[in-house]
Amino acid sequence: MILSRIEYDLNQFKLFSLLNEFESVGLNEDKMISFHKRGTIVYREGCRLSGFYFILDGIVKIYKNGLNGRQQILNMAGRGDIIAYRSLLDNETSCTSAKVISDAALCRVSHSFFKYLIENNPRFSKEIIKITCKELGIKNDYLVNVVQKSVRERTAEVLLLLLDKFSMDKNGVLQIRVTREDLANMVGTVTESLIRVFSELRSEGLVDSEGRNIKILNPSGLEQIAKLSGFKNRI
Amino acid sequence: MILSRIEYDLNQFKLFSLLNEFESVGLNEDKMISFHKRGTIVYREGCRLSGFYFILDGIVKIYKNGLNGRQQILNMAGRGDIIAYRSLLDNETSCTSAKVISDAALCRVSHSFFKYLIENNPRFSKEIIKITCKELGIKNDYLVNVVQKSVRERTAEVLLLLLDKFSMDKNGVLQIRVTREDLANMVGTVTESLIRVFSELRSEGLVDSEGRNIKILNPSGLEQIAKLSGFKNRI
DNA sequence: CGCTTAATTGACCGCGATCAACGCTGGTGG
DNA sequence: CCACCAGCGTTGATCGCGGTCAATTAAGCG
Repeated sequence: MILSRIEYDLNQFKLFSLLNEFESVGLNEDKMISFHKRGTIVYREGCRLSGFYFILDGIVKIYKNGLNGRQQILNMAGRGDIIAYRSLLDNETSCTSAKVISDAALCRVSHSFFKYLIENNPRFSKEIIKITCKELGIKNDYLVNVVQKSVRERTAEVLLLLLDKFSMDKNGVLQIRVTREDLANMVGTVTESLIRVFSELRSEGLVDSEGRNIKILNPSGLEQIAKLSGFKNRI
Repeated sequence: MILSRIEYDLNQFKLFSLLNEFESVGLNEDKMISFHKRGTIVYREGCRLSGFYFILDGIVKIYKNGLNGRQQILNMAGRGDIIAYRSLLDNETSCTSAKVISDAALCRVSHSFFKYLIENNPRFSKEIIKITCKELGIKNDYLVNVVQKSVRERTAEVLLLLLDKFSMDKNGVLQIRVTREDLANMVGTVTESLIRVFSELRSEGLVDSEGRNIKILNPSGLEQIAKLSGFKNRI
């Protein structure tokens, strides 16, 4: 971890644009910006955290370790996302781990300053509530997906989620590089099954891969698989 | 739905005890208390809601309908829980349905009064953030469970969750009556599989059933089966 | 260029979903 | 209060998805 002397303009981010001048000064004193290389662990399950992190740049994988060594990825957090805010208010230990997937710049805000903002800035509180509520909705959807959909359907859906969040370049290459194992852990399956499904999708001309880059060739085709194949099983 | 003329003392509930006198008066004017018989639908997926509900008494099932007709139960909400608050802030339509499982008394608070509280009472906001964050943690845990554990393990876990939330009488009878189908939809499986596992647990002397009542005979035995990891891993 | 880690493919098998048939029960009306 | 019957509970048979194990190939990386 390398501390930074570069000044980031935090105001460009919605959450911090809600602070008044006095609060902005306080934030500037409180905040700590750091850079993390790919592969770095930001925090581990069970740690006691003294603040939350705001992602200025890069991608951070949020996950839980299961019993059998398999890990479940709960979120691929990117620019503008906040992580580790969940265990702040009740001072619990972290129930997830966070690992850097793509070199990241993080802004740490202390527990106490977060509390100060919650208690003094209703617009900030409101935004935090919005964020947590939105995430709750996503989690609910995901829960139903995992229970009721097949690996093939979920894989198509995860690829679309990644496309939506990280977009692709002009050649269709997803702007996030993930291993097959991480893809599998997002989908909620094992690497081998993910690979089989991915090869299937490739042979159908929906996706492609060059080295570790993933290409999305036919988003609407993936959408059909993610949503409509539920009907297939009924016919 | 029957409107009530009975006065409930809302102050006994943590969330409302945070209001000052002026806000309490406002709440009294805004709130609408109603009674719902078992089987009633409180709201449906896709509805636009104009407020949230606070459960004064009874049990309400929160669920989503999947593609194949199977529904996934996301929560059995009881006394003191709030429901439908999720879609309040961004004015989205509801992404879940709510059905009364055990005759219920609900207190509806309007969208606008909720907003007023968020904007004026930091302690209220803070409590809402606490609640949403806690629920997020539960959802995360549940997600990993569903993906990584067997139906048998999840069944044991769901029974323990019900025991924890609704407790049992002196004979070990769970103070919530659920059909096998609802149990299955909590676990995330089909009725037949749930029944097979339940019979198995009964033959092992861990649980029993009399009519629609469920008896928990050996909680620690269930814990072993559920492989409750959270604590173990931290030691 | 060697070495570690990731990706891929094949064989196998068990869990759990599905379909079907039947017993049970509690809530409702007569 | 009792009879009825729709909905709930239970069991059996079957089958395919997806997890596990094993072995080989490809790809990063110092």
